[in-house]
Amino acid sequence: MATVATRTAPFLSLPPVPRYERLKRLAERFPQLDMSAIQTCIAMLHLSHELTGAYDAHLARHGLSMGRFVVLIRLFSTEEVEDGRGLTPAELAESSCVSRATMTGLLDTLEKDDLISRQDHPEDRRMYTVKLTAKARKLLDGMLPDHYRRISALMAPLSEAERTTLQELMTKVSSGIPALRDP
Amino acid sequence: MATVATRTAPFLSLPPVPRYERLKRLAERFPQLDMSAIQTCIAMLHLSHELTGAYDAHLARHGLSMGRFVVLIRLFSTEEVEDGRGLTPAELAESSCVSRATMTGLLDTLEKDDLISRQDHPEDRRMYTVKLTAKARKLLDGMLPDHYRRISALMAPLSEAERTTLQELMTKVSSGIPALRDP
DNA sequence: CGAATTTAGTTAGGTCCCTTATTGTATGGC
DNA sequence: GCCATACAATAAGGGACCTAACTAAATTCG
Repeated sequence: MATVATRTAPFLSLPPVPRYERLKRLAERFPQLDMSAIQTCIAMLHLSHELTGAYDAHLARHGLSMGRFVVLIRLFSTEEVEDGRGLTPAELAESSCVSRATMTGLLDTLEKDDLISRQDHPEDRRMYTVKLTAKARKLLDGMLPDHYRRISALMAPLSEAERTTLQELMTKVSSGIPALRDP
Repeated sequence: MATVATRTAPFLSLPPVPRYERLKRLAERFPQLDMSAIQTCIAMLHLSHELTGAYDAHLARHGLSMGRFVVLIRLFSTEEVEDGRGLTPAELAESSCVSRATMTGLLDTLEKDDLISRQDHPEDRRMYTVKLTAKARKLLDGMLPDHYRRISALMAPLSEAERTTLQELMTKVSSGIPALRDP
């Protein structure tokens, strides 16, 4: 019962035991294990991995990473609404969900690639203002139609109602995250 | 209409324009933009970021990262079902969704921490077999009850029916990923 | 057999992001 | 006015993961 069978065949060339079987065995040993919770959690982590991988691969074809793209699109959509408005590194870090130190690095390479410029802040010499360059506007103008088509295609399998449901369910999961994280 | 108002107040201390407003403006300019698709996609990326962050923070308290934990749990659940069965680096890489090169690095540090051992493969001298050490079994035995409670708590806001729905919706999103990734 | 191909694991080098100091500037109480 | 405090950005160092190039062993096939 503990082993599958006496093995005469090559040691490691047996077909792997399916994940479901292994999980069930663990559930017998650990009564705290909630099988549907684990399965849903693994599915989320898996999708998250696939999604960010696909996103990165797509952006890489334009010389961008997720972090770089978020910075550019944030600046782009801000100047679209408030003409001439730039943002500080701290504002960009917050809206990009990265640390300020990481934002410094992102801005360094974006500036090196002539996609953003740093300009003195008129009122506080600790800060500066970040603005898009003409090159960056051109890059975004060129790539965004295709980009938006791709996001639309990604979500095409879901109806409007399903998108709403998905967002609601994700909000519920989000509310459980502190229970996973906190000491 | 292009600017919000004539600005006399400090340049950057205005409240930021909400994301929804900025998105609407972009949608006017780019007809390909599907607002509900973007919003759902951003929500997924955001949840993914929160979830992996929380997971990492939790595992870090046991000296583990996501990659290290997945390797250990895979070995643990395999030897639970097939006593004495080890896995090759290639099998571990595949089931952990990392490259073989990354697996080499993970195994190096796990071995240094005396959590796994590398043993000669009986039949193929290119490979070796990875096994848990007693120390690793003790670590997992100690941490898994709490770990499973945390996953259970994470998913507690969702009923069984909601978990099933969430998995179905995620499967649909997953089917759209090639459309995002492919050239 | 023995050369060519395939496969397993590793090494080298790079990207992205993190945390933890450090430096320079602003601010508020004495 | 001046000092302690707070805050913005940066530098230094580290972890996780990737791809591409390499080494060694096994397999295929003329």
